[in-house]
Amino acid sequence: MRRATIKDIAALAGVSTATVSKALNNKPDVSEATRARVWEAARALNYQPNSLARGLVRQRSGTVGLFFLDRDTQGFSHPFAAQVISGLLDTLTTRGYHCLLFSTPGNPATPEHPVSYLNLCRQWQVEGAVFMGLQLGDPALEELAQCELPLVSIDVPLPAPRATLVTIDNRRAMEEAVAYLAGLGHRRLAFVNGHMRAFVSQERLEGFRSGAAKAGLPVPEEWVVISDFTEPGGYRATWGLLRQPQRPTAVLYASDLMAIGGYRAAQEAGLAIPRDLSIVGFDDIDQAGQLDPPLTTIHQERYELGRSAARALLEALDHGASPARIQVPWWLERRASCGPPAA
Amino acid sequence: MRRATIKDIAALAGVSTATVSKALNNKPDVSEATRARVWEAARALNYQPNSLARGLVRQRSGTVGLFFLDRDTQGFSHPFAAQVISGLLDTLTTRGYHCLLFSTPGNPATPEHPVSYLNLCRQWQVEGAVFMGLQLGDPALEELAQCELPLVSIDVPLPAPRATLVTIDNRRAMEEAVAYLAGLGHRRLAFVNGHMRAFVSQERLEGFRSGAAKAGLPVPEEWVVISDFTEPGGYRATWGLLRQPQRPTAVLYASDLMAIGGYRAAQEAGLAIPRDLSIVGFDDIDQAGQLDPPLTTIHQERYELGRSAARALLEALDHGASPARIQVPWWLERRASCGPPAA
DNA sequence: CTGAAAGCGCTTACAG
DNA sequence: CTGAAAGCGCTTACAG
Repeated sequence: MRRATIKDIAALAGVSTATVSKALNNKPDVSEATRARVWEAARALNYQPNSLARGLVRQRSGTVGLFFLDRDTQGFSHPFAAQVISGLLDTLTTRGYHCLLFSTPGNPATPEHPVSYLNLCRQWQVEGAVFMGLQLGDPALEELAQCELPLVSIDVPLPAPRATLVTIDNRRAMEEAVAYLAGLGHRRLAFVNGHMRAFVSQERLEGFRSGAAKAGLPVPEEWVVISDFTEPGGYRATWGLLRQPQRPTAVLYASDLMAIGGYRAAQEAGLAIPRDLSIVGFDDIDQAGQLDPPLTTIHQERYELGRSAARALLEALDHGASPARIQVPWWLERRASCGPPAA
Repeated sequence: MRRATIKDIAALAGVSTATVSKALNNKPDVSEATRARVWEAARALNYQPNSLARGLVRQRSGTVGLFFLDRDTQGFSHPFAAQVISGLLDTLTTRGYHCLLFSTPGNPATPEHPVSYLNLCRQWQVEGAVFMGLQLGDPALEELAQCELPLVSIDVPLPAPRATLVTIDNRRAMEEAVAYLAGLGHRRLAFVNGHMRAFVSQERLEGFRSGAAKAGLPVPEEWVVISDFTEPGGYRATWGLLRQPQRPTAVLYASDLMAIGGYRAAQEAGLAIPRDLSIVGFDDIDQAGQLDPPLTTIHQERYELGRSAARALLEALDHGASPARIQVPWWLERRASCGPPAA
């Protein structure tokens, strides 16, 4: 059976399509009797408005774009993308927005029309967009600079005029982790950072340095190493640290995955955690608490990250603007991977 | 600046909008010279087609709906929803489809128009839909029965006429796990199942029973317990098993999370794994290999699950039909949580 | 309070 | 090969 349209309703209710539209949208200038007849007809025909047509004429699609980049067959690169999406969806759909989940890698780009984030936004008339997993070097960042849409991005600042950055205070988080280790008596701290295409790596490095400075700890350059957020990367970086003549007594990692690599390296080197080496991670992924010993790490509120992003977008949609940066709660989750340094 | 439309292109290129449309869509009946002029004008105006308008007139939206149900602040209930989404997106966008990610809980439902999965599909004119996390008791299942759209669902059979079930062979997977334990010498096996709103729980139970039968093992009713897929659930269920006068020497779980709960219970009971108790999980989540000892479990190909779902949907979209059930690869990942029973 | 008319941006027979 | 016209399903001034 053909899908019912307002024409069908109009015929059944004996009114014009204009009146149907007004009645269905609960506009004031319709008599109660008419409104009731129209609703009844709509119900009888199992009518569902066509969002495409509505979006076209209203010049408002009622959608926002979700760009979850940096995916692969392992899913999203962010270890907690699922919770972020959950927070986004819950908040956005409560307000009647729907989400187009975009994927860029495999798009059917023609040479004439290379598919870009911005073009996807324009083609689908989204009213705003959320980015996650963007990297600093991404050429799309330039393009985004001239985007008039409200944009929200997680963990990466966007150069766009109407962009909000949602993230935690990476600097203070690292400072607190350093202070915690210093408080345990450590004087020889190393830091295994993520790659530098991630904005958060910059902030975490700053936090590590300023935390060390506040604690009066020296930071030899060979104890600050750049890795890539992955387990193998953390493993290799840790080996590099443990091979050095003067070994650190504690290592901080910019991701839990790298910390897990650190566990593996420590084990192979015959070092016990935390007796011979204290370890601090970052993220508090599900595995963190299951490790042996359970990993001390910076806990991020993933669901809240999504909710905050959605709220920032809604605020920009409603009032034309939202803060340039929003910070989400975090804390140092103290588990058993840290202890005083060996004497 | 206002967004360019085909009208603008027509004016710039000196042709009609009909010709613009044909040229841009690479229809044959346009002269090369005209086509070139039109494309050039489109480029100059930075034209992007309006997908809403196109979908409206073509009566094909170019979108599919993604229903990832059973979410909460922990993200998706499925431990590998992220990879499934990845597989879906990669495959669908390669073919030019875009994905609307629907969330049902928070929808702005009016009493007159309760939002249903089907209504969302109709409102947005999606050409097909993928379901994940649906439960057997969901009232929406009835509604879906009369859905003419191509539907694909992961791990739950849909009563719809054009539905494809994508899942693994849960029955054989459990049989193999049982055979493996029997081969190690176990005679006393227990099974901690997920809740019965999950279709896979039925199949896994069947597999456990038939596997035990094939190995000639008795299955006392008190060693088959229904739980809920969660860690606390597995913990409680395991306690129930360990309290019994006659203890099983091995426990199979319908999820890794429950197996992790089993580890905890075993540890508290002073039982060593696998010396005193062998354990097999299901899913092979990221944590499984990190546990102490690493968990033997049924590995599911998550990304492939998404890709298969997408391919099934595309097939139905292209040819009007796809198989009723598609099975995705799995294997028993043997790690260190199983060994011969204590003598 | 109601409806005729125009129009959102596009595509598609159809006539020339 | 090109374009005038109709129409996808809806909303919105505007006139009555």
